[in-house]
Amino acid sequence: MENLIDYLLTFGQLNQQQIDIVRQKARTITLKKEEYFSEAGNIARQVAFISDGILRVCYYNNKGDEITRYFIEENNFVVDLNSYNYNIPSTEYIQAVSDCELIIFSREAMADLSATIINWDAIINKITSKALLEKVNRISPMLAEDATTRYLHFLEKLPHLANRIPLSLLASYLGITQSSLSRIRKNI
Amino acid sequence: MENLIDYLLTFGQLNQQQIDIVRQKARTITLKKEEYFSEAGNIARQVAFISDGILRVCYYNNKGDEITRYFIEENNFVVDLNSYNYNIPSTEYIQAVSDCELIIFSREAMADLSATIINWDAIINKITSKALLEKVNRISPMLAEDATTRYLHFLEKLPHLANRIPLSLLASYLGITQSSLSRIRKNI
DNA sequence: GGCTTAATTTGCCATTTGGCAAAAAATGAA
DNA sequence: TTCATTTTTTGCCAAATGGCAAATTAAGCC
Repeated sequence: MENLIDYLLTFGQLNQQQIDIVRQKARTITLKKEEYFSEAGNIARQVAFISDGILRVCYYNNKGDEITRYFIEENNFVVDLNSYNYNIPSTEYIQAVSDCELIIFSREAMADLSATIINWDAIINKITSKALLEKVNRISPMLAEDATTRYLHFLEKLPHLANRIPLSLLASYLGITQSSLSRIRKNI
Repeated sequence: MENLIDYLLTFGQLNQQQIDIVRQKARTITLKKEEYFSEAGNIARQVAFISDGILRVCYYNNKGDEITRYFIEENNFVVDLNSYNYNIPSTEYIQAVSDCELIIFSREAMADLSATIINWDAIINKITSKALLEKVNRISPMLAEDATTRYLHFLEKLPHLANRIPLSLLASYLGITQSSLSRIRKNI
């Protein structure tokens, strides 16, 4: 919980009373590895802060392959924004890659916080656009890179992730097959 | 200008007085094809609404290749958000793909609008997160697709763009070489 | 229209990546 | 420890894409 507060404070000010309100509205849950935080077909109605563990966002393409869009690690918010923002059924899954501990805010909790904490929307908006920008900035260059470069850049940018996620998921995140990734590793 | 107002109104309410303020703060410019709206090294200090034309965001990789990150067409906002939000020098270029007409808001104008229009921040935040989400949603699946699929999906999602941008730019957007794209076209 | 320049297509071959299945290694449970 | 299961590596070959340069086509200009 302290990590969450610290995180929020880097995006804007909150006094002690406001921090207490945030604490009140939060609910903590745990996910076992491979459990889902949200699933395709449902409408997302909660936001989570990851206090421990790694999640991944994934979906299935028309060939039935499971494709990992990205990983989200501790000390970040996770939410199916397409679904949450626009109240539409989700098309993707958010799954625990490792055992996770999450701090949950329901849509109602978020609305209450927005109504009672003057700064709340501003903070959340900063967090949202920062997170989205990071995703764009991370994914976008990968298109122009070959598989080896993608992997090396991944290692560079998220070194702590590499040895915490199975090769198969990493491969699908990098947009290559798992055997290709295995070969790439060997050649390094 | 009417397009801009209409666009804004789809994200929130503005009364006539507020609309007039927006009009006052706006400044219209034109860009000739291949002119830059913003350049690497500079700090972005303005936001633009494209009333006509197409822009692209691009950068140069370490091999000197010019890489198109994405295209932005009329009736969308364009801004170098990495630079504008965090006041850091940009690493990319925003260039007119065709002759363009832009409605410009300086950082100061945006601040004034934020201070005088109660709804302004909410509207801008909705626009921002929608635009960023669209980028993520558009780029992210491409990683898992082969070149032909990428091209077909591009045609599907942005059919009006295909014949307005040169093949070389489109190829770099798709992350393939221009000759590959040419061959792909032939095979369809 | 004719000319110059830029954009696109094509051929040829090298390199990269995929697909599939078997082997090897790692993991976990009894 | 042993066995079963999962994950990763490897071999083999096919398919996709890249690199480069020449040929063709299109576009722009006088």
